[in-house]
Amino acid sequence: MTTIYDISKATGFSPTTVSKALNDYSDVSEKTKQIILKKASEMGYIPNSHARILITKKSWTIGILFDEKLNIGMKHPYFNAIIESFKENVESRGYDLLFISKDLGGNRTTYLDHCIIRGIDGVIIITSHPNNEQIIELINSDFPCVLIDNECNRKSSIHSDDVRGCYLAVEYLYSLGHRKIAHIYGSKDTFAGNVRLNEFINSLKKFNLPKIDEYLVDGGYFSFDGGYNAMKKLLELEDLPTAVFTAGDFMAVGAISAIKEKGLRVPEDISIIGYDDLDICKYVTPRLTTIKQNTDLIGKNAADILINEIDKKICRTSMIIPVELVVRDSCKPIK
Amino acid sequence: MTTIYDISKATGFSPTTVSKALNDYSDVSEKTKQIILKKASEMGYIPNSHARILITKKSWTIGILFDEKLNIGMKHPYFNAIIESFKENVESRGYDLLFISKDLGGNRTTYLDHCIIRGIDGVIIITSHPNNEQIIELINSDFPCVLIDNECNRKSSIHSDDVRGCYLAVEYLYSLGHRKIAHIYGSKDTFAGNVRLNEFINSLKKFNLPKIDEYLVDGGYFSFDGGYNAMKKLLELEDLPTAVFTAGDFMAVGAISAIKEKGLRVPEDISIIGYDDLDICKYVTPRLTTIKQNTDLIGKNAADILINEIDKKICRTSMIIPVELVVRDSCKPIK
DNA sequence: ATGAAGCACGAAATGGGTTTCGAAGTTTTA
DNA sequence: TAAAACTTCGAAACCCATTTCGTGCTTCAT
Repeated sequence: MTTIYDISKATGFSPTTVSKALNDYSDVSEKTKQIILKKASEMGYIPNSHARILITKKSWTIGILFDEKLNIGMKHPYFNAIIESFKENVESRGYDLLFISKDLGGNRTTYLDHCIIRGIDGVIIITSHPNNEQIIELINSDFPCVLIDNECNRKSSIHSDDVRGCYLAVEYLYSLGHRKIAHIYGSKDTFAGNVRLNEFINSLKKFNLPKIDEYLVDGGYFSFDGGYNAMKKLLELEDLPTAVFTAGDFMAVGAISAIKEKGLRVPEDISIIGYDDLDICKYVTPRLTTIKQNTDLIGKNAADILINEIDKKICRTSMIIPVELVVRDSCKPIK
Repeated sequence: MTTIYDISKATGFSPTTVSKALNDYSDVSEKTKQIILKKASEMGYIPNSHARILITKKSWTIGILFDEKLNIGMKHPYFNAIIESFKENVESRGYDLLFISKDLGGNRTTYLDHCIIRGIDGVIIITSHPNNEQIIELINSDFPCVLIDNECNRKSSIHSDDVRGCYLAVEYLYSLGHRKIAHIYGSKDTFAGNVRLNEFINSLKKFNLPKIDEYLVDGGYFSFDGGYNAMKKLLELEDLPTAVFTAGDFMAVGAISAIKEKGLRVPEDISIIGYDDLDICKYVTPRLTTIKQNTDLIGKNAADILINEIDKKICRTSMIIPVELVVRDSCKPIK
């Protein structure tokens, strides 16, 4: 490995001057710069980031703390879309992305310790269970953070406009003539599950629809099976709903499967509307009508927020991203 | 930030002894160790990994070089499954995962430079186009690498048993009575596309089936659209195939869509068999019969291979992972 | 001619650890 | 009781880059 000392010896200039030339300082003559740069290139000089980070305190690394309940990790199609967008944006601004896990070098460390040990500049927190002790510790620290799909008065956060999303779903079903609308909600210990359940109920009110407790079913952690099982419960009811709004697309697909299994049809007998707009919506039969969360924008803005915070330009930001209704084939006017 | 020098002052022992106590050296008395460890914990000491890496040359970081043609990055359901499995396994062994992008701190760097600058211990290469100049540079270096879904005589590699996978697909279709079997292949400038095309042809021979050139269609980079367009070409043929083997599940779903659009049915009119066993197979209609690639095993073994190489236990490994036929609803005996 | 200003460069401190080797002090052995 | 063998500890070198501050030299204005 070539170091600035090697270049120093080779050119006769001091390591100081070499460093300055490499960093384009103005107090090095153009001639000297050229000599040093040429020699550095000849010798295949590559800077050692750890030495630099040690003294500059800036690692050009952003941590990604990702922990979700389904235990499918990167396979999660909603979160990985956000991560992809975040990654692209953060990389284009010169940062590298490092996964923050709990163990490092075999020793037990907390998330916060891990961030400090690695000297990362900031961290994006993507988690469905923000009540985790270690995450709370991180949020309460003064480490630059941005929370995805959560709210918190100590840290920056970004999430979709679920108020409007739920309203759009109910409005659409209402406009198709549906009055008996059920909701398969995401687990109440997730932020999204909670908010969407509340906003579903609020939206019902706006259309003067009654809140019927049996039409509110827990679909767990947004999984296919959760939606399937929840739908089965709904199908046992005497008075079936004519439409079901699920808090996530996977649950919607599961619900459709339960409905088909019962011998009913979607959307002829029951309309289904999902939430997320995962790729899968286009491939299932019927193609799923849903509320689209703009993962590109969420990821991009999360990057902006975090980097602004790292650069001390902005202290804290709360951002809400628009959603939209995507009409496909899983909803139909009531007969 | 507490340093070993702070602990040194607070306890009266030299920084050397503090460092040794923290690292459990045997030439520090038990009593001294206890005093130092206690004080370190009191003072909230957290080691600085950059200082340590600078001298030990071991960063406990593994790079992930991920570059695929569809430009969907982490959203790619096959690659992200491998990454997830790889991630879990390297993390459990104390390594952190860092994405290797091309730009670092705003300066243009190659993949290899990036790896060296960051001082990572090894890198996993997941790419659909291994002929990229920068990737070749990396492969030709002596940096510890493991290639996913590729083969190379200079570096370790791991991929599925495509020879058997293609045979299984053809055998299954043959056993259902199909004799006119088409293949939608993945782009020839991908490893998987190439191998599967060749092995499809080889498998035909094994069953004494003729190779018909019109039945071999390029499906591009394994996308839905690629499969859709390729299938459209097949459907223009006078003598339609009774079964189609696609080199990837996405292409299979696209193909099904084209068949339906034409007014034909799957599997009644045309049987379709995919490759990969993505989650989506379970959710499309008809549920997709496919060849399952074991992403868990690929990721896990890639981790083992790479870490063994980093630890200098093994120089180079080529590994092939078994595949299996997963029968669902998209194939049917010929009428 | 002289003091001031500007330019080009380098010595040395800094960041936070690890590791080698030597030196005391203590215990064991002959 | 002297020599040998352990224990326990620390000085100092090292890893590789950055940055402050000072120095010598040249150029300019007076």
